Amino acid sequence: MNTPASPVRGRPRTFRRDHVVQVAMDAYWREGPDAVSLNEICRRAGVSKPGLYRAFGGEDKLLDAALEHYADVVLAPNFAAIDPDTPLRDTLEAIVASFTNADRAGPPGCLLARLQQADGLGPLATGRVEGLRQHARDSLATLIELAKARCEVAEEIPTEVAAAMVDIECNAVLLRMAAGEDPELLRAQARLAFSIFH
Amino acid sequence: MNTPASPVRGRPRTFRRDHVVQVAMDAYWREGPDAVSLNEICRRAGVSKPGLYRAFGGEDKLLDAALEHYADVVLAPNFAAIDPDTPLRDTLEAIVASFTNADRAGPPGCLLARLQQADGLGPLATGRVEGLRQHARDSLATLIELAKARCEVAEEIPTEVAAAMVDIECNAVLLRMAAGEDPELLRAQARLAFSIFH
DNA sequence: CGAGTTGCGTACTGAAAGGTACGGAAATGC
DNA sequence: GCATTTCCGTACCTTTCAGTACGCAACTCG
Repeated sequence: MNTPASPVRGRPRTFRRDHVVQVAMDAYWREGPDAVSLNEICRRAGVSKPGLYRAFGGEDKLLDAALEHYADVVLAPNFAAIDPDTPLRDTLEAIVASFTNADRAGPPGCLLARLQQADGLGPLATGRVEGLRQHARDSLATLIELAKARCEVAEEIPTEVAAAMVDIECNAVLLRMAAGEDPELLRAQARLAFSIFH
Repeated sequence: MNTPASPVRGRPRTFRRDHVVQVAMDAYWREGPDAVSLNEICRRAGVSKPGLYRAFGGEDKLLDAALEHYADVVLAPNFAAIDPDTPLRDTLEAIVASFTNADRAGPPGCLLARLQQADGLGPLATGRVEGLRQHARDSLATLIELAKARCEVAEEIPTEVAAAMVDIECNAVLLRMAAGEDPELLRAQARLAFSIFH
């Protein structure tokens, strides 16, 4: 995907696209998309604004690229770390523990959770948020189905309701973490909410 | 507090402060404080900007006044409608039903919930948000203590953890309602979360 | 009718937002 | 060296933001 044909002619490129993506992801993650301007991202990345526009094409595209990168380097490993065979409550406990761990890599909270709350995002970012959100709920639904088969979740609870509940609870924890709320209380509160399982 | 000495001298006042407060409350409630500018509020209220500045003194003061009004006309009646003697689950069910009712007065969601998510608010608004938030948690804690006495809540659950859980769940529902999520699913999900009681 | 008092809105300010026109810089090919 | 190709950043645009200077309008008092 990189250096599509190694164009040896012309001035060599010095614009480091991936570096800008990382800076943008960190900024949006840490402060939210409404609180960070393109000018500010240019300043932090040490890049000129036309350069950024040439590489991405606008605010929506940049945010979309940042979110894509976030999905690759943060979300995917998190999902991959889930073992479908461990008890659901332990899995949820581990997830919340990771969310509320102060030594976790990156800023507290979650870029995706922030973007779900923001409005006026632009079509690309909106679409990607919707996709990732749906993917998360589907994954949770699968997990819950498996837990149902192990009798850890009552049969009469609709899977998608349980998935929505876990999703909403996790998002709330992440938003509160980003807002600086007490991690201990958040963890205890989540444990209580998830005590409906098993 | 109004018309402190009825100053009959000079040009009579035409600036309707309470009208502006109502317009501002509605705008902040509906779209969030980051999405509404002072210019926009002036436009909607049919008021000049210097007039607004004379009446309030700045963005922070206006938001604070809007939030105070919200606490008076929305939050207080909601709290007053709670009967401490009805079972906790029924109370929570009724609260969530009200939150997710499409025919409810005012925009969906909650101004206070929005402000808790926003950042860069200004000292006055921040202080009032903190106070209202604390008041909500205290009220919930009282409710839960009463429910404990009626054996509807397990003794080993710390009251403040349960209060935080209910508070966070309610806020999440309100935020999702503001975001346009399916009320039916939100209601079912909340009912599931609150099934830990009794 | 002035003179005094009070309230009001037009028209401005500087800063910052997203976005772009345009000419110079740095390489290859001849 | 010179043309060609490619990329880069200074300097600008328009719009909108929060906030204000200043003069006019509308009333009471004498």
